[in-house]
Amino acid sequence: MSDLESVSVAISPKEKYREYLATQRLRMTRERSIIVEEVFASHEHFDADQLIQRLDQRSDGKRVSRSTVYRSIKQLEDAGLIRKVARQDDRDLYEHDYGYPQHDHLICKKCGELTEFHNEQIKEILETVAREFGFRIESHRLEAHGLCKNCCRRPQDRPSKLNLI
Amino acid sequence: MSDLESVSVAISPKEKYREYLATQRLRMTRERSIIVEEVFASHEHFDADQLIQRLDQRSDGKRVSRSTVYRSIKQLEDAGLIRKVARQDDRDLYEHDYGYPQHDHLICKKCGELTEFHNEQIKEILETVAREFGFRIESHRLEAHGLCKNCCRRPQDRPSKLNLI
DNA sequence: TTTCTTGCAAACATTTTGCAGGATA
DNA sequence: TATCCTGCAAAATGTTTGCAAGAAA
Repeated sequence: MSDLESVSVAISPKEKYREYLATQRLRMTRERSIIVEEVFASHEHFDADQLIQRLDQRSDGKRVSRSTVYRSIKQLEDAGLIRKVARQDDRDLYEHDYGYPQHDHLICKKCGELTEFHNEQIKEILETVAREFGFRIESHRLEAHGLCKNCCRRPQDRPSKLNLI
Repeated sequence: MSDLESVSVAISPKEKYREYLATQRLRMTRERSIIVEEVFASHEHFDADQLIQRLDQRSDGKRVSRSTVYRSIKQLEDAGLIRKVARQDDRDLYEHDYGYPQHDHLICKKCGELTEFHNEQIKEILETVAREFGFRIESHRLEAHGLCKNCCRRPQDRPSKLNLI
């Protein structure tokens, strides 16, 4: 089960989902239950297709159709349980939002590795900036793109025309 | 004040494009010329479709096909002339990169307004974080989502089902 | 003349939707 | 029972690509 370290979670993701559904007069079905469990069974980032595959590989025969997965992902997003991290290979990538502390990402353009980090100052700076524009921030997304530690170490990748600034 | 940061543009976007094409042994064609001119004719953010429409509306009959626009957008990106800002309505949004200082965006979730801002500290913080992970940053993208000044002023938008957790 | 480009239409990939039968409160 | 939900297949959408004709070097 997922480790509830940094943020104290009052109720499980599934319960939170159920609450959301209730506010919308929607139902907690077998399929939605399977999906929310599968989504929170691992803390990896995922896209729709990966989730569908994970569900297909289940040995318990609890399959869910592609359409339903897409429909549920949207609901989980609306419910604040997951959120889009980035786009990768033309797909939306999601991660857990509920029960997980705010963080941002370093994204390696070569190997695609996602490194999470957290920095309080960024939020503070954003608040200051937003105040100036009368903007009310609800969330933010920060991605730094470049080369991860591993991919930095390959001299043959960089052609000779280095940017000597 | 050292002006090396605030981008002094030596050559025009079109010349810069030509340079890039040369390094790739590609040609500056009539179509590419039209596109780069149109892209830099206004400083608005744009997506592929908007650019195509702008080109279609030209009275001088300088039409360019959809495929060529897509192909050129990719090249302009590779050439460092434009870059993706965000996704909006399932489309990639682009903005000028060449000759324009680094900045980030406040994005209104209601009206879609994009507000640009610049803050030096963010870059510094990112550098510090990256150092810690041995990551080499080449660029970053920061979007704050929420409500712009105008859209903040409408109390009737928020339904009563507030998150009371 | 050789290679690169274009426009077109068809192909693609992801995501959405209409609908009929099935499930839930 | 009155909705709501699902799976399917078809549709929609944004983007890419193969190809034959045309243009640039």
